[in-house]
Amino acid sequence: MDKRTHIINTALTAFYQKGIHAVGINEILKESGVAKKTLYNHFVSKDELICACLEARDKRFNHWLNDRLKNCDTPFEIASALFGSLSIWIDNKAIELGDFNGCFFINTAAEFPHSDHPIAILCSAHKKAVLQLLFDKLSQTTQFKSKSEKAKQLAQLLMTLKEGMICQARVMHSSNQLLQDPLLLRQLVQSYIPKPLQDADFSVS
Amino acid sequence: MDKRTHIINTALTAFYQKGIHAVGINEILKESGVAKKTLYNHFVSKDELICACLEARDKRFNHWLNDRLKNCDTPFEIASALFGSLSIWIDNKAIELGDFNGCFFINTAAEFPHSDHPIAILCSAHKKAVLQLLFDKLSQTTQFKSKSEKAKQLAQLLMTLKEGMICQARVMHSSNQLLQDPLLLRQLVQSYIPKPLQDADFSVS
DNA sequence: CCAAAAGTAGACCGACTTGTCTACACGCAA
DNA sequence: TTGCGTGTAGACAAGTCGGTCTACTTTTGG
Repeated sequence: MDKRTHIINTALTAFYQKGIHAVGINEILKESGVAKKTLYNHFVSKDELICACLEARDKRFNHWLNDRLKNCDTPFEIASALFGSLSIWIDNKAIELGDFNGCFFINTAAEFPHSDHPIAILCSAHKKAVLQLLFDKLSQTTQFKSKSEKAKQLAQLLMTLKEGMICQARVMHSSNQLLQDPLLLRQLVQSYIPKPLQDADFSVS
Repeated sequence: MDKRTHIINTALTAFYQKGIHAVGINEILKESGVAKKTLYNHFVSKDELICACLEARDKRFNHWLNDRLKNCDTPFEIASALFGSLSIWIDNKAIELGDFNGCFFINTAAEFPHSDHPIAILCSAHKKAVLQLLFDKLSQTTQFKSKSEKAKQLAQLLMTLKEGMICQARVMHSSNQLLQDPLLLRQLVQSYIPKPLQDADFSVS
């Protein structure tokens, strides 16, 4: 494997599991079996390595989520697939994402409070990308075609619930099973869908 | 002021604004104008100081939230007051809580991934206390009297939304204005209230 | 085939970390 | 007065941090 990629993968795993400040360069070197000079040949500093890890994680997570939502055609299906996927991740059944330890971007942002720091900017960008993904998915449904305002609002709500679910699972070690309840989910989604289309959504899903 | 309290207040502000690992003992000493021996006379280690800060923050936050919810008599009022209060906090208008920098407990938990670490346990305990506070409040309403199962579920949902709202505000620098919308909020709350009581809730709030 | 590039191993630097310890000052109570 | 508790000021220990550098080896491409 590419040395650079190997270093990123090793560093990402360590950073995600233990936190950025808790993992030193030397630990990454030992774990990856790479010389210090090699690392600093690929990355000018630890910060740059962190940024590369964030980009790699962003790519991996978005790909995973996009894949999980690819067969969803209604808002309800999207919401259901979203929370189902999160639950799978939390239960350590999403091997692509590694052992669950909360959201890497929320965790990392907590360690870099300055909002104009490159690392904080990448964390923010990831969240915006996920929100955009949800919005795009919802916009493609027949229920939300040319109702982008409503799609935007539901995407925002799903996003907030997603973040909350991940944080709760990380801190309290208990996920919100409620969001797996089809009845509640249907009611949540329903409130955003224009009246004439609600039945259509019901019959399909 | 009590030396010990003074140290805790100084440390708490620094830890909350910059993150735990980013703040050294010496910085706290300089800021508080206290000698190193004095600090180590009150706290055996940095970890113990961190724990004292978490306890102080837990007390302060719970008191603040409890105060903000004290005049709420219906589930809708509780939800409305909750998200309104969070919005005030995020907009830096809750002086008791200091400059908003996300949830101190989520941030801190991100820096201490081992779930059996005393610090992580305190973070988890805080979240459980807040959830309990919401549950108690909801249980006291006429709509949820002796419907503790439903109250539990709504408390759980509100908690998830709260965590999500705080995380989004922290990472994306944009709060979810949606949760301030009375219409949406009413629909959210409504789905948990047993049918015969819904109108009662509506007429009161 | 040979030079350039990219790798390894690890000593080393200065700055920083938590935590200990000495030396000294002040206030209070017996 | 004496002695104790609590405070200050800061040197110091022992270790870690990110990052640089030397010396040497391996890989690779023209």
